[in-house]
Amino acid sequence: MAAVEPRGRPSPADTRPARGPGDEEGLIYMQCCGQEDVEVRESQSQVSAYLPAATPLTCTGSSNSFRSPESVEMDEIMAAMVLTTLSCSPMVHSPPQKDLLPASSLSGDMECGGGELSDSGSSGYWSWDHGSVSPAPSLSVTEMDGSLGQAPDEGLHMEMDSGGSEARRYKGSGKGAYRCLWPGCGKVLNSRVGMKRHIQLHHLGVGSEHSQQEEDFYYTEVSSEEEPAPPSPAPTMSSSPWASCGSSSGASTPGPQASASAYSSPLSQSAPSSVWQIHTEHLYQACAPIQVTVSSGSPSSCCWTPSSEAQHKPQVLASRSRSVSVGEQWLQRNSAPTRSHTISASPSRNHCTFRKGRGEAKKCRKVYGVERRDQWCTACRWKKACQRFPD
DNA sequence: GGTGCCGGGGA
DNA sequence: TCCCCGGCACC
Repeated sequence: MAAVEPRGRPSPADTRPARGPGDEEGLIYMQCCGQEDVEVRESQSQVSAYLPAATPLTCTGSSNSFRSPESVEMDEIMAAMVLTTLSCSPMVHSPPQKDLLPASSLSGDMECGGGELSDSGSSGYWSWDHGSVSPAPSLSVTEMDGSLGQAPDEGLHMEMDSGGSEARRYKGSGKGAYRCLWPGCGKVLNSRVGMKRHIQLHHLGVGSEHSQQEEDFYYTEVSSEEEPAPPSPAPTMSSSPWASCGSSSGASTPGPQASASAYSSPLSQSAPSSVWQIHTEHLYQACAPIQVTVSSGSPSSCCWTPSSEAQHKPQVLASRSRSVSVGEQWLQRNSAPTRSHTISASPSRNHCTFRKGRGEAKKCRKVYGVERRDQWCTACRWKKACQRFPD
């Protein structure tokens, strides 16, 4: 890994020079894994045939021809990490990615790859989100699999030697089971094209041109007799910004099976709405904004992607406790189901300095009057934005 | 003028 | 960190 030079995103013309010294990766992989798969040994000649012209990733991909599916998966992941390390800015941080990887598969080598599977260095948010999205919802994949014929951009692979080698790599087996190696995905499709498309769409991103080359390395061929695909970790919530909100250990560990219930964010799972209600009243006390999303009906037009640190705030705040006034308890009972949405519209001091228009909602001052100021919510008492009766 | 609340500051 | 308040925008 260390031999890989930091570089920009590999373009089709860029991948080839990455070989040479970078070939150590492939060699290392071959050495570290002593297992040899008898079935694939015959493909050694094929591998060596295209190795000289292959990209580093092709090398890693070729390594899977020598090994058991388990190690193949590991190497594929590591190869993906290497690739993305090449193509990623150091601005994007690895911890979440490290957790995204299967905990049992990688131990020591994980960090050397920087743990980066992000799509591009252009945007840290995108990269972060991308990693979170990685266990993408797979509902559309299967149908996509069936509907896909030939990938329209298949020719792109052919212009490189890796593309041709890839064709050889998968030519031998007609079983057509391909497993997505994207950390936490494990999607199995019986169509290589479908798998490629799955990776493109769900992991690499549709519009990213580099995905045309990289997609090959995020899936592996599995025999139909092999173990079924590992359960797809809950992908649904990951599209939510909250997916990254938990600590690095909790945010990216594979969740339960995708289901409708999985749509709740980690926060909503961990914190009951009443707790939310409580600490919502103290959101103004948090120096960092929690999140600003454009909720329907809200005049707020500011979209701000919170930093991961800021996203920790709610849970931190949730741990705080104070006595709940009667009015607050009433509010909890009456508006708890909907408050979880209004929470995210809490004003952001840093980025959204506009002053909200005066809503029609009654505030504590009007509800209780000045003479009952002690029944105001804390925010109103402190002349902050009312949290009890948000607009 | 009343109200809501941002921003700043004191304890 | 909690709490208060000046000041401003909105109605």
